[in-house]
Amino acid sequence: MTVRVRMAPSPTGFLHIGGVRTFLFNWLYARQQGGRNLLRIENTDTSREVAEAFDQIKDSLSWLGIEWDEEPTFQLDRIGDCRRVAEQLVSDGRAYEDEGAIRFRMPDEGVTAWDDVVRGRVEVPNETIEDLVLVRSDGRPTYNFASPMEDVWDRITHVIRGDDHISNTPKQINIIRAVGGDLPVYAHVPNIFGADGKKLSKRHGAVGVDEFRDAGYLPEAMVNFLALLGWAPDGETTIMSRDELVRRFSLERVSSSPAQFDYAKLDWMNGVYLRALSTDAFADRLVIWLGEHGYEWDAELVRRAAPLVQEKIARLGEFPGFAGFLFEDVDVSVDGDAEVVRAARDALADLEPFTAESIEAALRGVVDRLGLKPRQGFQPIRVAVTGSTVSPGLFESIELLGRETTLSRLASAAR
RNA sequence: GCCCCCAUCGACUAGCGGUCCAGGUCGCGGCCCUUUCAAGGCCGUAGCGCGGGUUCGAAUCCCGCUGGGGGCACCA
Repeated sequence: MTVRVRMAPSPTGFLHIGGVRTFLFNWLYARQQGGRNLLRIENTDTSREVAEAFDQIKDSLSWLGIEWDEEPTFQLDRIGDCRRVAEQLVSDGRAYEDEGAIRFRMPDEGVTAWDDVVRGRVEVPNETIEDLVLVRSDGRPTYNFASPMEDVWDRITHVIRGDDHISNTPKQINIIRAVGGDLPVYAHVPNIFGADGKKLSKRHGAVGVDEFRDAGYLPEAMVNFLALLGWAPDGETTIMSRDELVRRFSLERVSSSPAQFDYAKLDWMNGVYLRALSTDAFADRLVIWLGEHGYEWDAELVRRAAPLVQEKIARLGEFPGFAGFLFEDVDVSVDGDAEVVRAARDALADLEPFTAESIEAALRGVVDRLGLKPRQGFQPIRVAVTGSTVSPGLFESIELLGRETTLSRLASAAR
């Protein structure tokens, strides 16, 4: 039996990072087992929002490399099938009409139980399960009817979803049994919390996949980080390639307690991935990111600047703030430190060649002559040239900036 | 209110009765390197929620408490 799992977002908006983590687990499991991962949209109407959300969902998943293996399906398309099944259940005496709706007759005695891959055995007394509405009086099936039916029709073998569905599971199991379907294996993974221990939401920071993308996180870093939220292959390994994740993932090792989303650790991990890139690959990512975010900066200069910042930023989105002085004017003055800035200008005015190496020698000479410590001497120059006390390497920056711009900035800052 | 679930450093976790006076990673602190910021190196900080059992022995098993979470819809 080949493994078949599914990702079932509702098209209500952007893809939430917590939900994506669950989808990632589905994908990892499917890939590892040589199975298939389906995308099913749990919609109940055809509004334009649905179409837009659907596109957004696909974009986000694609960006992360979470693939789906068959044509996406829509719950809406199977409303008719659901209704037919409901009517059949009525004639079988398993369901009944109730004020225009169709209700499923839940068993009154005993327990409904399953062996949850992450929770262990879960048992629910049937007396606590109310008769469930299958089809509303307006003819639309409810989620708790449509979802298990689709699992049956799609021959889903493993339902990997958020643990907020645990209480739905006994209902769905009873429905599947009533229609004679095969029960899937259930794996309920815990939700992700924000730093305050509450369900991750907007006020904790970024939660939509798009927001992380816009901030300049790498998809491979996101995947690595997400995989480690509630799962670990052992106690040591933290950086893992996509292939290694696929190879080592196991549902049994998914933790049953919820994890907090740690933005600081994500930043660290993204930095690790950024630094691991070759300088060319890093430059490619920078150019693409800048292009996608409205920066019309000279790509060649971006590429030359890339090596200067690769070790210094944790997110691509930090590049403009960090190296923007190479592309845009700066306007600062260095009141108390005009002397060293003027001297620097003089030293660089006719310097040949105008390279980082010679620039360094020249500026060190200036600083020495004035009897300044490197730190004292270089900082005003840095501010004059880059407009900031924090920047990439001074000498390399000056080389990239070029003599003309450098001289004019030094002059105007010392004025 | 009623059900159900969860509980190891600030965070993510390893641990599945002795090899743990609890290990790794992030964070945090210190030192080194250093033109800033990073990166890197070294050192350090900090935890088994509480109380009872079981056992020769418990972070590991059981019970209670506390704390947190989720569910109880003609929402998904």
